[in-house]
Amino acid sequence: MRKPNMREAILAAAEELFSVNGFNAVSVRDIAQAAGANPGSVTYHFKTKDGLLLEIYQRHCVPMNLRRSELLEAAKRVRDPKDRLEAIVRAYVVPAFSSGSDLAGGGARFTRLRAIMSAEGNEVARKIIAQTFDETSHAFIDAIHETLPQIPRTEIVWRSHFLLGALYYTLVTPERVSRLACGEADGADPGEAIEQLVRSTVASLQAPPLDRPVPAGRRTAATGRSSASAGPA
Amino acid sequence: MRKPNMREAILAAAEELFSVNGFNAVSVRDIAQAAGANPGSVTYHFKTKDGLLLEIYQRHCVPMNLRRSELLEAAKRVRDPKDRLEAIVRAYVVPAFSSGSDLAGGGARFTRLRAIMSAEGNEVARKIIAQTFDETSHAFIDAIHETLPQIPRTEIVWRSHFLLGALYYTLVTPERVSRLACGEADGADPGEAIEQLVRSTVASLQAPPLDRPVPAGRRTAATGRSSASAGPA
DNA sequence: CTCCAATTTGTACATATGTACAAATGCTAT
DNA sequence: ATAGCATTTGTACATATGTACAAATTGGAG
Repeated sequence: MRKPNMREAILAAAEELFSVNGFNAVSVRDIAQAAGANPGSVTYHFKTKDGLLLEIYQRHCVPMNLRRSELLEAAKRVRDPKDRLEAIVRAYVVPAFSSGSDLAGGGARFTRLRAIMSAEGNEVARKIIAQTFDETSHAFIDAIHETLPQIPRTEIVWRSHFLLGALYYTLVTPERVSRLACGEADGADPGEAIEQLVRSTVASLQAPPLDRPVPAGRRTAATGRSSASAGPA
Repeated sequence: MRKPNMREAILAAAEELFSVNGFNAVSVRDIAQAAGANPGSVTYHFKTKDGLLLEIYQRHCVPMNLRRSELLEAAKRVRDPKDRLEAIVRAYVVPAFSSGSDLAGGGARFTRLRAIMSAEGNEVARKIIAQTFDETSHAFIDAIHETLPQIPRTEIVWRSHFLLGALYYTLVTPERVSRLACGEADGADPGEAIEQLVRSTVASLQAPPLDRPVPAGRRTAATGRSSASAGPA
């Protein structure tokens, strides 16, 4: 046995490749080669390619959710409601950007993986996400809601959803920010991304709620004359 | 010739399939079958699978950017700066949710396609995006910046980036909102998504800028004691 | 050392995939 | 009607892919 633990090497290689290229674009042979293993070894340890992805998720989910709970509980203990809101958002965002080997935090690599899987509509990922992440999401949403009781829960859900989308997109295309900022910002710098995301999200969460129910035929100065062709279905 | 325009049918089928399953998971044969065509027909009209994707993008880009410019110019004419900001954001968001056949608006289908391509890191898409969409993005960023001169341009870039991420994520996983809201919100309803996104983004854009330059070792009440293991790389 | 279980390797196979190309077909102008 | 062209069809091929499986290898217990 050359590698002390080939199983781990395969998992790491697969996680890296999946998180960069997606599930479909990566072959079992690609993974084996990256891990310095034989294709048959992958079958031996994980039976199928789906099984490999499943194992990657299961490897992360439990410690990650434990860690998130810890961070959330700590954030909830912050006294000043304004600070508490920011602390909660930070507890949600920071672990998602943590560097590679941090298994408990989730880490940027695994977060990027989840982003791509959700875009690809991967079935294996979809199942695990729904049964493992939603409870954590609910806990965060509840905590946020407690600091902003005047905002309907539905709106908190929307804005948290937007936060996750922004987070995913930032991890998936970090070079885009640098490009649009003409080099004045680095989308790949986790520190800056975190601060921008936290600031932006806190402000978004504090926005006054919409007047509900929303009427169907709404008009604004900008879209009023053009809504016939551009209006929602 | 059974179909009046088989080329169009193939384009439509490919666009639909790509926007749901991504580029890699869809085969030329899948597309041909969905279009009621022969696989060879795809090769005949578009030479390669990449060529087909390229054509889908080119089909949309010009009319879409024209439309976006129109909407942006109209929004910029709104006098009250507060209303103008919302109008600009709306001009950016509304066309992205417009129903299927609206070629000029871009449409939800094509936006979803772009979202998946960016997640998959598709090369063909990356090239076109950089050369076609960035100019439009700059125009929107500039327009927003003019209504918020006190915010550094870099921050506007970040927050617009988050807007796009939120928009993409909402289009890619609309069922997630419904699930987390326990049925009290419908993520697939473009009307509600648009209003939530606009409200959220306007608030985010108006947030006061960060104090820059950001110091490396930052501490907050929430993450101070835990940042050792969860801090950014 | 010897045996054994766990692992790794090499190979094979059935299928899927992108693309090429010649033959067949349908449409239009004359 | 017919020639000429664009399109469609059917098929073929080289390669890539997921998975299975038998043989080889390894490392440790007796």
